[in-house]
Amino acid sequence: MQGLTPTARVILGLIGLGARTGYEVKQYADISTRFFWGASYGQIYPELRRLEAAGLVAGEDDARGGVRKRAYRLTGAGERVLHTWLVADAPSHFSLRDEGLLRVFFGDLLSDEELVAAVRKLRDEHALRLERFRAIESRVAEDAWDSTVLALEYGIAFLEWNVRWWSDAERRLRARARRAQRERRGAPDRR
Amino acid sequence: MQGLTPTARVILGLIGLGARTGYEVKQYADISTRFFWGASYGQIYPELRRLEAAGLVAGEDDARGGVRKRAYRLTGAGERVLHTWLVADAPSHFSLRDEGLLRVFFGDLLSDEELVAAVRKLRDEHALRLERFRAIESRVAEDAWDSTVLALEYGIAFLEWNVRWWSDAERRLRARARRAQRERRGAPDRR
DNA sequence: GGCCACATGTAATATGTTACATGATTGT
DNA sequence: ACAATCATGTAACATATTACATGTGGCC
Repeated sequence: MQGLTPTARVILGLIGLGARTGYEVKQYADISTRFFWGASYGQIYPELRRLEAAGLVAGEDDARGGVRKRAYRLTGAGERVLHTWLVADAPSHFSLRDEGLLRVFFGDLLSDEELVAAVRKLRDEHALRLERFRAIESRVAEDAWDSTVLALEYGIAFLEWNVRWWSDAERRLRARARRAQRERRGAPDRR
Repeated sequence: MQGLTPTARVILGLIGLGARTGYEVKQYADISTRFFWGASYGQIYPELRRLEAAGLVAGEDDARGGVRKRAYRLTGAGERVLHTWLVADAPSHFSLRDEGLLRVFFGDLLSDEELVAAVRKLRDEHALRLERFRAIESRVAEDAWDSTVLALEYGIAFLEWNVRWWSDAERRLRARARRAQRERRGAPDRR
């Protein structure tokens, strides 16, 4: 086996931060890394088995009563691999997929009004994501401060910035549309 | 066949904007949508065939000399499907994958210095992406203005914002580390 | 002649989501 | 009794990347 995938590293990291079961990994991820690196059960459970086979985590059956449960912890090797990745200077994977932005990109195929509507929708969707984020933030203790909170702050700041930028873009587009309309009606543009 | 995938729509849209061959679709995508919706040859060529089978694009063999070439254009149905998507109000797919941010999120597993280094790396990587973007921007005519330019402006503004935010985060982290050091050395924190 | 850009395509692989199956425990 | 939550897992499917194979045409 060569390098781990980023998703494997998320799982490793979350166990490092205290998640014990696959279920907990998923829960932690959903309220924390989800925004910038999500993971589904279909990845988590098989990946935990792979990490165990590779000796990076140690799993232990931890049945209480009739509940089947498997608790994992990092091994020494797992900690080393995790730390090596955290300080590595290899280029980081970065990708964005934004369907709303795609719509705006193709805005030349739309009327002025339709384009403005697409921009407003983009802003509204970011505003909705922001609300959900703030709900998570409100559950964080006020004086708590660690890196996970820094990442949360980034998410919130990012969404706020987006709401502002697209609000501004909408304003600019409206002004443009008005100007174009005046030019069509009245005196042609002279420069 | 039910709905198209966003990637199919990118291809449809790029043909709508004037790309004719699979090769051109890839080229256009690489200098425009790549930042928020990339596509590889492995998707483009098979997808073009599917779109043609669905009657959304019409392909025509356009061999000049010995060069095998297939030129596509939107059909009426293709234009309608594209327009319907552009104005649809279904929720838009949005996802971000940022490995650098992931590293920072796990920063509690690092020393102060290592965390600061991770943050600086994140900023530097955004700065590098920004440079590449500005190179694309410089090739755009000054007075050109359309939606694709708006999307480019968004990309640049986004990266600039990131560089600023992470510069500021680094500053805050350094201040925190100094404060913590003072407290360890001198009078203990009292509250 | 050699290199690069143009051009099309596929196979293997990797990655990721969704939906489903299964069952215990806890709270109302 | 019922719903929600805890808990594990897989199969089918969807999506995407990488690497390779193949060949032309233009330029130096």
